[in-house]
Amino acid sequence: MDDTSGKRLRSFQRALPISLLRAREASMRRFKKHVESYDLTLQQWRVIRALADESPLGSKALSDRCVIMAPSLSRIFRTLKNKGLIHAVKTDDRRERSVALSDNGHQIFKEISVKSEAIYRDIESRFGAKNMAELLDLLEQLREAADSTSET
Amino acid sequence: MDDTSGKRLRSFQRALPISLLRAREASMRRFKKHVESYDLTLQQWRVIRALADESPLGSKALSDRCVIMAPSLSRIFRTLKNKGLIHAVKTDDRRERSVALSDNGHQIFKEISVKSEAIYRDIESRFGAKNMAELLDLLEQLREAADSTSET
DNA sequence: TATTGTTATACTCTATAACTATA
DNA sequence: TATAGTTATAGAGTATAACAATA
Repeated sequence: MDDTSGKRLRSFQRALPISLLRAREASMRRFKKHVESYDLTLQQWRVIRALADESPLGSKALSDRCVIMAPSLSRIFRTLKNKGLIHAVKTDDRRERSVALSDNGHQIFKEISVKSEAIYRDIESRFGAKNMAELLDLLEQLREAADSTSET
Repeated sequence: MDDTSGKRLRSFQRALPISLLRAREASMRRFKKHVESYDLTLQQWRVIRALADESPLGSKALSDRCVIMAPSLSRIFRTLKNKGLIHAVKTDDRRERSVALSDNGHQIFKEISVKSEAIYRDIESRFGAKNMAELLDLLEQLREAADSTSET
């Protein structure tokens, strides 16, 4: 990008929300293509990742972790069940309708993860491992700071 | 957030795309409510901000800066024109249909900016000014790193 | 021929409200 | 009464392709 317009441009480009959006957009581009080549949306993939990390999980936990609204999750559950990637799991609280990864779900998670990790490491190698660790720390702190203000 | 599940949880929560998404979601919450109270969507607001920074701009420049697809921009132009916030501007290249902020557009930009800046400073005061500057730098570097890989 | 932008289309996501079932 | 989740619905965004006008 050229920077001929100088300061005026900078004030917009350095705004926090747009910076987060553009960084995300740039870093997601390759992940997105990769995941979509498996006929999964990014949101579906986030749900699969979260479940690979911890299963079973209910709608509410997944909604928080994946930043997906409950109605969207209902649809995603239906889709992933139809694909045989997740299945219902009974829990003590019978209001909850928790789900867990199926064997097929675990398999596709592993399959997609291979290239996904490679893409990540490629970005990290250009960005710098130290920078990456620092960025992830700052993002977590930012989230806490922003959450604490919105509670008032 | 509790961290009882430890390492397994961490691997998902520390993933770059989800970290960017959650940080953005948390830091945007209050901006969003504020902007929407003026009957503007966040995308419309991004266009207004970009035009307040530099006018006139064509569809392509705005698409890059605001991370909005061209067809969405066409619709946003129509909406903002109907609201009297932007107007068409003729340029040398007659393919371009550049737009600029109207007087009303400048006024609403200033009006919204007051509280928007206050929200920003509130978040910054909790997050730390040094952290904020560091984060913005890292986000820019990340974007460059990710862009350079996707060009291959 | 390539580029800028609009329109058409199909799909997905957001966000709210109304509802069911369970606690 | 409160909570977990589904369904319905309206609006907005994503993404691609087809198109018009201009370079």
